[in-house]
Amino acid sequence: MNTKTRKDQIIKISAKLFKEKGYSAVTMRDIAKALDMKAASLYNHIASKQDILKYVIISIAEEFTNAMNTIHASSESSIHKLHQIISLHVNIAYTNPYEMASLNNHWMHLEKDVAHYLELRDSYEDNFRSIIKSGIASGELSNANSEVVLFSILSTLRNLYLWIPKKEEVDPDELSKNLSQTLIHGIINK
Amino acid sequence: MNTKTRKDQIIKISAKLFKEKGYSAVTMRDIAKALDMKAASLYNHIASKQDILKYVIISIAEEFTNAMNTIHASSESSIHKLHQIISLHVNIAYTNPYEMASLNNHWMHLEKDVAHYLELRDSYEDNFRSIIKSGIASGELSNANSEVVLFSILSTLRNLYLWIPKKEEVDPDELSKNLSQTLIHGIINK
DNA sequence: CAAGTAGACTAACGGTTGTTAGTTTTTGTT
DNA sequence: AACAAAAACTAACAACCGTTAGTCTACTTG
Repeated sequence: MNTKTRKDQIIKISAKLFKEKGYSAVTMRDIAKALDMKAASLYNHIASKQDILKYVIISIAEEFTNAMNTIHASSESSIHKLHQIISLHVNIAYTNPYEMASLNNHWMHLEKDVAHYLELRDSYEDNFRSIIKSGIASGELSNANSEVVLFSILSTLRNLYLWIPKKEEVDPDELSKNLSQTLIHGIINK
Repeated sequence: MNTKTRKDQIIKISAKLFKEKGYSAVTMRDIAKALDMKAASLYNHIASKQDILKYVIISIAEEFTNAMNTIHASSESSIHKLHQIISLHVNIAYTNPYEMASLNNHWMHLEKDVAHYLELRDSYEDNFRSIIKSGIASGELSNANSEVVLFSILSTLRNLYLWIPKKEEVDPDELSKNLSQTLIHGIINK
């Protein structure tokens, strides 16, 4: 019971295959073969292929949204909240690089659950935008275009899953520090 | 003789569909239907589905690599080169948002041509990395982790295709300026 | 106007897809 | 050892896939 259930194994290996080939290109027979079983046997553990994708995506989306709610509600400075958001993304990307690919790129195949996903994503982005705007209003952040700031930070953080598996020697805390330095203070020498 | 050939139309509409659903989820019948024709007729203009993807991806990949070669070879400052790279991405993302999706996310389905794609991408990234390292060595850029700097700028620029179609009111030059400000000077108020 | 051709069509192919039905094997509990 | 439940299996389905073959039609060109 402690070790992974078969259902967990199916979800984990599916996320990996989805990242490599995309959701539609992965067949139930591909998933089964990766677990040394037959495709029909998968249905003793999951309801459908879409059901697998739902498990891969929604749990992580909820994790992001919940963490962002906590960060947004705190009374820390905007800069400190940005540091927390960066650490959040780094840590999730370290532990779930394959799932991040589906979260970013395969959510449109959720069909029935795509509305739920979009709610979670919009809520996340609204809180993020609110933190940036508060920082600008309070004078912590420079008076830049808040949408451009939101977009550029979010783009970087959402792509970490592509980069982290290639640089395993770096530890999460150091990466978070480097990212905070680059994203918040810029790259120019002053 | 019209400006756009039928082949161009097929490639353009395919890129749009690939962005919306992913390469594998788009069928030849989908592409044909979007052009109000039958799937078999597509083969009067293209050799295969993979052939369409090749046209979508390789032309843009070569455009990026060629432009980067020119920028890298110039004798401008590193900061100026970064501005040029940002403008390059903004302009291509404005004119080819759908193709950018395949370039970023569907290249693994190129099969026979994936090696060519990876050569182009590696060449592009090597030149980009070289520009950043030169800027650090010359003191133009702060002494940050060059891989983190490369990754964060590139992530932002590669994701522009997702963001630009939603904000059509902004013009490319202003977006380039805002992005340069955010990416190079950071967001903190000094 | 004749003829060639580019580009559309219908029909169909062999293979693959997600999924179901029915059956056998393995596992855990008494 | 007996037995129920969990989880594997084989076989097959209807639908869909990329692609080919063969045909028809409309336009260009001599």
